[in-house]
Amino acid sequence: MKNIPEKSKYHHGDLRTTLLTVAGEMLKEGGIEELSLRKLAARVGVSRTAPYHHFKDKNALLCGIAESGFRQLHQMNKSSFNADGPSTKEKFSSFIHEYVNFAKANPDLYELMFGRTIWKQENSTSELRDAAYPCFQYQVNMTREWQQLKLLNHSGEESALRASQVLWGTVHGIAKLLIDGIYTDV
Amino acid sequence: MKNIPEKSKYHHGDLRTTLLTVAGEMLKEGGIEELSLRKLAARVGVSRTAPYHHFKDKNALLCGIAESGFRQLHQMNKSSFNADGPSTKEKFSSFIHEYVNFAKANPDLYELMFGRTIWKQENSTSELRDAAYPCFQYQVNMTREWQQLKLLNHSGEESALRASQVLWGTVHGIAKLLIDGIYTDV
DNA sequence: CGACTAAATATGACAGTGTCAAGATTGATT
DNA sequence: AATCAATCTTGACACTGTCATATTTAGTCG
Repeated sequence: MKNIPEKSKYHHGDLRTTLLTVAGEMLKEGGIEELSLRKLAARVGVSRTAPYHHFKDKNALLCGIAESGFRQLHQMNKSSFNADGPSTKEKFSSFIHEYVNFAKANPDLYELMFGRTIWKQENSTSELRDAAYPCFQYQVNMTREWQQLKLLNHSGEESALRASQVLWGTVHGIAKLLIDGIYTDV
Repeated sequence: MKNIPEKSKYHHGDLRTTLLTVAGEMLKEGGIEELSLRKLAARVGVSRTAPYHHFKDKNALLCGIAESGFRQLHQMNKSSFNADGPSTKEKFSSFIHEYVNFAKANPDLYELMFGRTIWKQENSTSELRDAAYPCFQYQVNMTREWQQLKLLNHSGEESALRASQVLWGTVHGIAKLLIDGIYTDV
């Protein structure tokens, strides 16, 4: 019966996931610059340094958030691609729409997931990579199928990886331009 | 004879441009998180709050840096598009290469120029917009020509703006994936 | 030339941040 | 029951952006 967390206990019990959840909320509310470890700790009701026993860094926390984002995106792609009803063409179209909608619905999360902060240098956690790379790979696999079904302009010598890079680049670029509010004003 | 700036003067004389230049250098060296107003001021040899008489904010400084980035990019596009030697097709190809190379050569500047930091909400300065929008518009114009010359898949009812968005999205997306080091490892 | 004003710079201060070191509390294991 | 490691807290430090206030200088006008 550990479901009901009794209040006022020294050991929080499930601090790590709570931190991730609340941090995700704060990210959604005020963007990444509104997300500080101290505010997060205060909001969770714990001292400023308590998070350091669950995340080495602020960077590690950010990686954790992005990690769950990638799992979410991966899951979305899988269930969309494996749906029974719609045709392959419809599924291709819905992949694009769902992807852009995901970015539009969680702009700061998306920015975090694909931004420089986390990926540059040696910042990325191995756990993050373990969540992200399969997600990337899955998109390559989907692209391969779409290629084989002649749904994409397949000039023959293009590898699935290459085509996926271009396809993903397009969707990613459009999503980002949308998110950053550059599209609307031009 | 104001070319030789004499040392040890209270008034720097050209602090604003110096700040922009040095900030650009720091951005190139250590990325955006290494760029603080205090370090910048120290490096220029001026007090911490001196920059505040030339830039309202740190945000305004960042906008200023991005501003010159856009002018640079715009200039690059113009001279490439108006070149006399190469064919239109070659110029189209070189536009893409130059764009991606620009991003690869100045990753942090590129991130700043197109990132959320500057564009979201009301963060963007009007001067930034005055530098950026013509740059965007020029890409739309280039795309229009490429469309008319049947260089792009022109299905007829697509507007130049629309095509430009997709084209730019692709290039932007690929550039960003490259910059963030996601391409290489997949 | 001298006085005055406005621009440019400096100093001090404050709240906020990430993070480390050292101590306090608890749950689990033996 | 005793011990130990995990977990949490408090204190401290350097660093950040930014404001209020004082100081210095450049330019202007008489």
